[in-house]
Amino acid sequence: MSQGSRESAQCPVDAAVSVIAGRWKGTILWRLVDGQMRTGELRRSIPGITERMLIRHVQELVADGIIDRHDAKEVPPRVAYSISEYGWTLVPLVAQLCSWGEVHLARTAPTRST
Amino acid sequence: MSQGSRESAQCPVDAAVSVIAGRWKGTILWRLVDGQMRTGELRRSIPGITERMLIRHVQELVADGIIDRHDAKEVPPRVAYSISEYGWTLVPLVAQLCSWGEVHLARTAPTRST
DNA sequence: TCTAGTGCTGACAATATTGTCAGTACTAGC
DNA sequence: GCTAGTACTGACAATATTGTCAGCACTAGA
Repeated sequence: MSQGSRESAQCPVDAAVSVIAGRWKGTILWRLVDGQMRTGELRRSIPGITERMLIRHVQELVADGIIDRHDAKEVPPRVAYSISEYGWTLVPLVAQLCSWGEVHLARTAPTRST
Repeated sequence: MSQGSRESAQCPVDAAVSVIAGRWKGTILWRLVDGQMRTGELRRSIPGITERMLIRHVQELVADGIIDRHDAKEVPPRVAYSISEYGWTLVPLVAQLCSWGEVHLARTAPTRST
């Protein structure tokens, strides 16, 4: 087996985590929960992300079947992404991770200011 | 902000994911759900992991407050790890990730042989 | 013609994570 | 003394992930 790959998951937990473990994947998914978005729209809605990174991550999410790519096949290009039917089975989990993450952030961040 | 750090989470999802996003963290956590385990015991129960990697990951999990370290302060050393009270708030989520991961693996793995 | 916009790719550098190997302090057994 | 075992650290190499930059094909507008 390849050594540094996330493919060789010991238990299914790792398989699930690897799907959402990219630097911006959680954020991208979270944006798309509100509905379909075009590439540039998505990019502008996520401060700090570059177009390159966005595209790399959406492509991985598409490859994993989590989101769908809608290409109008027009010129200039007009592409939108949305959470797939399969992806929606993951969204409740992401939502729970979000709640837990909020608690965790509050726990980690000490007495920040005030 | 530091560029390559997972600390600068855009949304709490990333904060939660980063806690369990290590190569073996999901597996380690999953082992500990059954109860407290000693270091070597844990290592032997996870095929493929090296002692170095195990220790790095348990230390991170301890730092995140997910697991507790019990040191008998004996010689030779006698250390055990267990899921902390706070860690148990994460376990239900990990369990769900596990279920989803099973489905995902079944979906990904095509008609594997036979 | 020049510029700006669309979504995307390739090449590469910077950084992060992981794997590998040796070594630590101490005891037990031979 | 030598070996094996405990849990762990430091240094480094291999690999993976991210970030940065240039460029593609094409059209609209000035």
